[in-house]
Parts: sequence; structure tokens; C-alpha cells
Amino acid sequence: MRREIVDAAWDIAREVGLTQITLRDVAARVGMQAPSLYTHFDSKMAIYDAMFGDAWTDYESTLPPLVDGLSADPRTAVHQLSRHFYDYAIADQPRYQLMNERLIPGFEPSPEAFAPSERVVAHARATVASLADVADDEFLIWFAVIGGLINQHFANDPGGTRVTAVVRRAVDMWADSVGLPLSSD
Amino acid sequence: MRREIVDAAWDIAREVGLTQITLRDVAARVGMQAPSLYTHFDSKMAIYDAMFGDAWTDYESTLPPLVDGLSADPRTAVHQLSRHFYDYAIADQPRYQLMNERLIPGFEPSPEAFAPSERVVAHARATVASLADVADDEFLIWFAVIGGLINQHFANDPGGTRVTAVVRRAVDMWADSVGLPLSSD
DNA sequence: TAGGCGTTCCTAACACAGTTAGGAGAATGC
DNA sequence: GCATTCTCCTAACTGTGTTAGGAACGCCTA
Repeated sequence: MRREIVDAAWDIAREVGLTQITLRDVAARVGMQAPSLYTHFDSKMAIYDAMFGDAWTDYESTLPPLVDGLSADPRTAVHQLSRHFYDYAIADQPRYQLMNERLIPGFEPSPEAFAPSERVVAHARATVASLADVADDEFLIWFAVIGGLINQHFANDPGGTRVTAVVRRAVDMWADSVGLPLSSD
Repeated sequence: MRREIVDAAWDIAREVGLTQITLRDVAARVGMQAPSLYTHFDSKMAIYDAMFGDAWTDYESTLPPLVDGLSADPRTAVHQLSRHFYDYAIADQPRYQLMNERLIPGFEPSPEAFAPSERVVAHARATVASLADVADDEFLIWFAVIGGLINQHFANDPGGTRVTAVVRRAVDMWADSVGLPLSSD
């Protein structure tokens, strides 16, 4: 039942936006009245929280195949990692907004929901570290660049390819700056 | 009177956050009842709109002195421009959220309020172009990098200097990638 | 098998938000 | 001097998250 409710909330988020979710709408979609949702969730924020955990858990599940297919060439591998996250982000705007932006006033993920998010970041950090000798500051810049591109995409050309077209260029820029050797592929 | 209302709204935004502004609170602060605000603004969004125009107009007013003090050395000038925007952004989170993020559900700036914002971007574009032969894609990446750093600042270390400390490094990275000669200063 | 008990759902209603309706009183202009 | 307009008010409506309290159903145990 919790699963059904959260799925209904995702559907609504994709149709009308994350902030436009209404408990009455969610309830209607699962054939209930709004107050009945409180049998399954403590509050609306708890539903957002479940969605947040959902999304990060789902992203986490995409990592093993990604890592399996990672190139032996460090720069190519960084491109794969970057592009993987970027593609996942722009594929679903409400999902990205919930995962990485503070769009919902007052929403703060619970420790349990936050756990997969932290694991993913730690994993990314470790993976990048395995490819090159990257300091924390450089890792932070990498994050900022990818995040900045995603924001530009949603702000200026959602649905288009204008920003996507420069991702490679931007990641190369970063790879150059941390001294990653040019692709041998 | 419009001025007073908008100022009260800014005060509240800085105290409790942009999304926590309440018409009843704004009204109370200027000695009115909530419905009376409708004499001066068509809706709550119209107040946000005035604030948006306000913020961009204010930023625009900081540009002439900045341009006056711009270094003759292109790379140093890019650092100045970048740092100027970055500093302005992190100095006031609600202001930045209103100017550059879609934090308010359903808020879309009116053409009039949007005008100064567009002028600023065009001005930045022209200024950067005067410093180096920068393609549109490269300009977009520059924007993404600065915006990404600002987001990282607010997300990970608001009030701290962890992100600020890497701004120079990140901008140098970009300057390298567009072939800006090293500082002669 | 009957009686309690927890689970799940309901209706009614509250608090608080933006907003609208409609009127009172002062200021302004012919 | 009177009409008009501007500014503010109170009352109230709508939509939202949420709480209170009760009805029905299934399940376990005496």
C-alpha cells in the first residue's frame, strides 16, 4: 500500500510537478480519502521522504552495471561517470529536483532516506579517486560542474540538447585541470 | 507604499525564508490587514515579481563600478567578474534563490521584471567576449561552473568558506580551457 | 464459537493560506 | 458642494495539510 501511494505521488509529480502534489489527489488515485493516507504515512513530508529514498536507491542500483562497463582509460571512465549521472538527472526533472534541489519548502530527508544518497556520493568519490589522484577540492569542482550543467539544462533548454552537447567539453576541461592523461582509446 | 511592502517582504524572507512569506505577515509589518495588500499588488506573485526585479536591478547597479575597476589583464578580469557574481550570490541566499532558482512554485517573472536580468546576462556575455574569443558554448560552461559552485556553497557549506576557497581554481580551469593567457599581473 | 483487538478506512472538522466581495472613510477634482 | 477615486477595513470563500473519532473487517484466543 505504501508502494502504491508513493507510485501515485510520482505519477502526479511527473504530470503537474513535484510541488503540486496534493494529498487529496494522491488519495483519489489509490481510491481513498486524504486522511486515510495517514494510516500509512505520518505526513506529506513522509511521502516525499519515501520518494527521496526511492530515487536514490534506484540510482544506486544503476551503479554496478556502470562500474562493470567502466573503461580502463581514466579519462574515458570519468566521461562515463559524468555522463551517467547527467543523463539520469535530466531524464526526470521532478526526480532530480527531489534528489538534489531544495524545491520542497521545509523538506529535510530523514537519515534512513539519506543513507543511499550518502553511499552514492562516497562511491563516486572512491571511484574517481581510483582513476586519478584527485583532491577533495577537485572532486567538489567536478560535482559543481556537473550540477551546474544540469541546472543550465533545466533552466535554459529542458528537453533540448544544447547543454548536453557541451558536457563532454566541460568534463574534458575538468580532466585537463586535474592532470588526467588524454584518452588512449 | 509598494516600496514599503516589498521591503517588508524582503525582511521576512531573510528571517524565515523566501517560501515562508505570508501576506498576513507582510501586512502586519506595514500596519495593514492582508487583503489591503491587494490595493497595491495583484497577487502574492506580483510581490515576488517586484522583488525579482528589485534584485536584478540592484545587481545591475553594481556593474558600472565593477567594469570601471576591471583589470587590463583578461584572466584577472575574468576572475573579477566571476568573483563579483559569486560574492553577490552567496551574500544573500533568499535573494539568490529568487533571482536564479525556481524555488517559488508557479512563479514566473513578468517581462518587465525580467528585463534587467536579461540586460545583465547580455552585458556579461559582451564583457567576456571583449576579454577573449569565447564561443557561446564556452560562455554557457562558464555560467554553469559559477552557478554550480554557488549551489555547492549553499548545499554543503553555507556561511563557510570551503567552496569560496576553490572559486579561483575553478575559474582558472575554465580560463585554461578557453585559451586565456596566464595572468601577466 | 464468541469476544476482544488491531488495522484500515471513513466523515467531520480545524487551522491556515491566498484571495474575493463589498462597504466605510478620507482625499481629490470638476 | 458633490461625485469620484483611492485606500483600507471586515467577512467570508476555497483549497490544503492535518486531527478527532468512529465504523467495518479480519484475526487471534479463551
